[in-house]
Amino acid sequence: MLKRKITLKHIAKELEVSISTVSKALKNSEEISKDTKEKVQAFAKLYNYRPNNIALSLKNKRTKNIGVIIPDIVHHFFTTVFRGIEKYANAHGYNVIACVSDESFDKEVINMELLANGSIDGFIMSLSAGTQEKNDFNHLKEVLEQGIPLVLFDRVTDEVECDKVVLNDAEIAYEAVKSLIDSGKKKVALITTESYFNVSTYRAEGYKKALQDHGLTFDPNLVLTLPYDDVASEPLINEFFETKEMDAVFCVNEIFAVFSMGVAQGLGYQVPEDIAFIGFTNGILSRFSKPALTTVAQHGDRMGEIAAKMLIAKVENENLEEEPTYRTEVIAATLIKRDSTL
Amino acid sequence: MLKRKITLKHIAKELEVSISTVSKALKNSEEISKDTKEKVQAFAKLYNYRPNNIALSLKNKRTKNIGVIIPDIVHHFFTTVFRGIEKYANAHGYNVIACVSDESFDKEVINMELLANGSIDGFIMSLSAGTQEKNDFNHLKEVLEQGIPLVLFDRVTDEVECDKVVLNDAEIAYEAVKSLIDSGKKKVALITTESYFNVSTYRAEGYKKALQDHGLTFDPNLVLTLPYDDVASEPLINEFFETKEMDAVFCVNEIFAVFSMGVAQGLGYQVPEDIAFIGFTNGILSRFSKPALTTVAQHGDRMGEIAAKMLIAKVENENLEEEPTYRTEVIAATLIKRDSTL
DNA sequence: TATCAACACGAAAACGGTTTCGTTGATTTG
DNA sequence: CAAATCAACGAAACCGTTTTCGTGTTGATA
Repeated sequence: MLKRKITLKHIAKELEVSISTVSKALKNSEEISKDTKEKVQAFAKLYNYRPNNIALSLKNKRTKNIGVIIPDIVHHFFTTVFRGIEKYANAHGYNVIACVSDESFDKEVINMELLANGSIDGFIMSLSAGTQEKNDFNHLKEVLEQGIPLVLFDRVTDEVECDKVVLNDAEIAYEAVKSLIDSGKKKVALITTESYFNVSTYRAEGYKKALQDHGLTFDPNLVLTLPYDDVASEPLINEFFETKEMDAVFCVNEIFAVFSMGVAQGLGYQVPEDIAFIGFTNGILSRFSKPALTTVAQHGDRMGEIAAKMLIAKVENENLEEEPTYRTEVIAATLIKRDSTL
Repeated sequence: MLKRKITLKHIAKELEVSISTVSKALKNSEEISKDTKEKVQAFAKLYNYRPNNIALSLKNKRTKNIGVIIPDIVHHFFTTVFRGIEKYANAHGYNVIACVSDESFDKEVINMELLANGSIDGFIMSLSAGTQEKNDFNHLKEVLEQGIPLVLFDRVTDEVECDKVVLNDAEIAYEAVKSLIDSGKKKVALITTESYFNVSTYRAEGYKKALQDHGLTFDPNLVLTLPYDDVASEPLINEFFETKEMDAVFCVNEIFAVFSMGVAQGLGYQVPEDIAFIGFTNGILSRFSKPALTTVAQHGDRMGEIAAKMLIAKVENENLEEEPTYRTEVIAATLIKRDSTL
């Protein structure tokens, strides 16, 4: 009962014409007589003929697939970026092959090498923690040397020359901290992650600069550094709030923010009156926390769309082999004011 | 400076042997002399030769890709399932092409048809809201008729015969509501979504049965039906809590639970003493809400892994064209007890 | 009537592999 | 010494398309 996929060959045999004639007839070529074209097209429609994508890919040396490698998929920001990529890609006839590096250098390398052997026309990726820690980007460089376009987003590196999409991390952090200071806060703390995440570094820079520009001195004691996105570090956070004095906290992600807000509340602090909080990433956690969290919207959808747009532009211009020029697009984040700040 | 990918043809020309010889030499065929094999293998390693995936796919009629179509990607449950699929698939040499149907019937159909033309070896999917509402499954049936394996998960339908992975929705809902009753609650409300989501229907059934089995009568007034995952329905929820009397609420997702918990708290109710809450989906929202939400863990990772396992098994046994037999695997959910219940 | 377009179609190469089936030249066998 | 065997390799088909380049038939032209 299996209706196996029909091919040009089947149509040709059935209609007693050649494969070339069928192919041309389906493309409405002028070469073919009206009669034959109608016959072939009718037959093709009847049997629901669709050309085989793999054969087309081989012939055209274009797969219409783009590879996306992200560190984590159960993560609000990355999923929004992914959604943006998928949306734009799909609208332009591309499919998305998704790989999760799981923050591991090795997985990132393996996935890239696998996909680089013809499966995709280009890559969009965000560096894994392992890769940033190791500072080894040879897999990226090799891919580029083979002429495969690559777009990095969010977690990027200066070590490789390619298109990039990043957030204005330092600026938005500056703005966020400034808004805390403007509201009267004097002792603004920072909760951040290990420094090999360059985005955290940029956010910390914005934080420091905002303090200095507004007559406050940077106090290393008011900086708490935690393992990435991990809340097993509860005791550290507890200790931080018990031993330090502060009236505002800027966090590099929403989990840190919401969790530490809870800790502070547990210690009897009023939010935002005693301590105000600002997070990063505008996910459901921020929207539904008590109080609702003031946070930085990263506009992942837009980031994804732009990354996809840049990549597809490169892919489709690959034939005109001019020396490629690379751009870095900066997405402007937005501070979403809610109830965890004054 | 472009190091274009090297092919068998290049190696053959360079070494002045035939393409067949190169191919065999790389596979360590006994047919080829030791000398030639060493020469070829050394050359291939030097130039980092990797066979072209597309060519292999065309030849083998196997792409080693599996297509995953989910309604939404910015969604905790679906991302965990996706992670499970990706993990298992990757470990078994498969890549995952991800498509988001965006809850739309049309997009689901388009994506399926696109991928069904040779791009993938099989599908894993969860039905979009549109498809469930329309009750049209011809795209699934056609794919099956073409001999492409399909595994449905979570949002499934009886209308199509294929492998399925589902949660024991009714049972776990029964258990959840029972636990509320056991703790002394007498008026348990239900907050659910439009009924064309069969999972919501099953959960509602478990809810009703638990009430009846424990001497409580089902009161339709204590059921609030909301649009899917949408919290624009805030006034409805407010009205619900203002006008009805209850001492516990069972919700079909975590957003409804956390949001309505906030509404109840705003009205002066103590959680869980005055009103207890149980949600569905064990996402970050549940973990970080105040109080932390008692909820149903759906074990998406496991669901994804099992779905991938079933699919790959079918794909790899496709050759032995016996009449396929279909299974429905039931994943046992777990009730995670936290602080929103007594 | 010989010439020449125009027309409608087919053969074959190409994309990059795998694999079956020769085809050599050298060695072993009777 | 002729015949059979064997080791080592190449030719060609195949997967499903697209596309270039013939080629045979017609009708018009000189």
